Amino acid sequence: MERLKIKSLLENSAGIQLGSEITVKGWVRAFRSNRFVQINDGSCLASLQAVVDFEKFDDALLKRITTAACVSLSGTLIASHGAGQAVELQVTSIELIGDAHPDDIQKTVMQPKRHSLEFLREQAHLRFRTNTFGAVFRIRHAVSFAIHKFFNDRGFFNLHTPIITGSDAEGAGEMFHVSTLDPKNPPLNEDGTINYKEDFFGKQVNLTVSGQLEAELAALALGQVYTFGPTFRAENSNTSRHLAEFWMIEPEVAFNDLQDNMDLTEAFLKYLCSYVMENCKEDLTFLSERDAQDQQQKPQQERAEMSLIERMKFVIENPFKRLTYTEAIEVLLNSNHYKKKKFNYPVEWGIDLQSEHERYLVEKEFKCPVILTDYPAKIKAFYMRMNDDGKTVAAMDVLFPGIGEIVGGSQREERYEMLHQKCVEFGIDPEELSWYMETRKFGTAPHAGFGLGFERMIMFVTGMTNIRDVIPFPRTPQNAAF
RNA sequence: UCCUCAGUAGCUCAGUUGGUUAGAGCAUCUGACUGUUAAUCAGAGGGUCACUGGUUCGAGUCCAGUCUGAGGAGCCA
Repeated sequence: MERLKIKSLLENSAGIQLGSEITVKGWVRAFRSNRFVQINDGSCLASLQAVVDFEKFDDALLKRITTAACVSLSGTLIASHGAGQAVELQVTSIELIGDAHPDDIQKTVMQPKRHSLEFLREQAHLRFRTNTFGAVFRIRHAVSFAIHKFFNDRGFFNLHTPIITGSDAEGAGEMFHVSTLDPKNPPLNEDGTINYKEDFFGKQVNLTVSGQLEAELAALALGQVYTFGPTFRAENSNTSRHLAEFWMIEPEVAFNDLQDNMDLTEAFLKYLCSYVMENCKEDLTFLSERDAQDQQQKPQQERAEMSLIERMKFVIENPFKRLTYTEAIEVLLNSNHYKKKKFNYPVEWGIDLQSEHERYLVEKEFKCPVILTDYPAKIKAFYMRMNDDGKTVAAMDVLFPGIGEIVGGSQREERYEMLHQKCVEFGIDPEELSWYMETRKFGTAPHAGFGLGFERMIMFVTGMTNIRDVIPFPRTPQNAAF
């Protein structure tokens, strides 16, 4: 008998008639009354109810139908006698594919009860079996697919930028070194430093912190490209928003200025939310209810005003608030919050905005996604385009409620002399970046791009509040288990 | 890396001013029941109270250090 996916049975998308003989394979979620097997195959959130006439099966076999066991069930698809589901499987044959012993189950997250996310994280290899993580990772896939679809539909080319990189001048954080040298006995130079000329690549190399510079080169030939790959930061960050290994999307578009860049970002983020709303209804509804229950546990002041689904609708339906850094500083200085001295950090033009300032703007002042632009040149990266005022650069940060910075981008400095000058000012050797600088000599063009933290986006569309719960195998300081 | 809080059964937690044998719910096991929906009912087993040291007649409880986790901060996506 052909195996059918539970999703297709419950949605009736395969056109299976009641009375048909079918087979399903999956994992047991619950076995109630020695009669009802709740079986889930991961194709969707919901499980199929399979009804076993226990008098017709061997007791020893029924004993092995335990939570988490893997079974193949064959029988007749019938209209359900019970109230909780439309159809159920009247079982005529049971094959036990993989046992799960109760003694072992007891120690894992698969025991049939609620668990804390912290406990589930300790068994990241098993948490896929839970409703919450099943929903999160199905949605993660959907967003990943939607990203490729969005760009493909607009004529972008997906670019695979290197994971091992020789450039150490990007200034995007601490890097992981990659080497095949013996750490106990490396070849040394005369001055005692390590001689990387004998290393695999003949020079010191690292894991990439960004594919942007490489993407710029491609954009100045292919027109519009995007990267979607792993990114590594060796920062000792212990927060719910940082990973040492994460995935980033970096579009780069020739002839775009900062306004175009903002328009693209806003359309992109709205598209991703819409895609999840339309294609992940069941999982999203489950997570929204889960989020609502979590909110009720919190003190009233800390509760989100909107549900997960409402928050996504809000992002889709409302324009993002756009203002310059300079305007944002004025808003902060004029706020009652500032006048009552509730900020812990000072507010003045030239400072880098603190989390508390960003949160105030997004969550208190505007209550919607905010795009801040035109930051002081000193606090942003060397490659961002200098504005005519000589003080600010064409940078933009997109801030989301509850998440903080979800996108960082800019119009790039396309003028060779200006870029060279910025390199010097930032203490970067232009020679090191000659491969990057050269594009500005051969038909340079205005261009712009941004980076979206994939996991931060997944946090927003799933309502999960710790980034370690939206990536299958999180890598954080002191943790690379699994 | 810094600040705050926490660590008691497989899990989530309670445990009074330091005082006899450390409790509950869920989970597991045994039995009963059988159209259940986190099934229900009865019973049972299950503990190095994170670790190390200290104070005390006596420490889950007080003190110090260490480890682990969470929340916040910095860095950023």
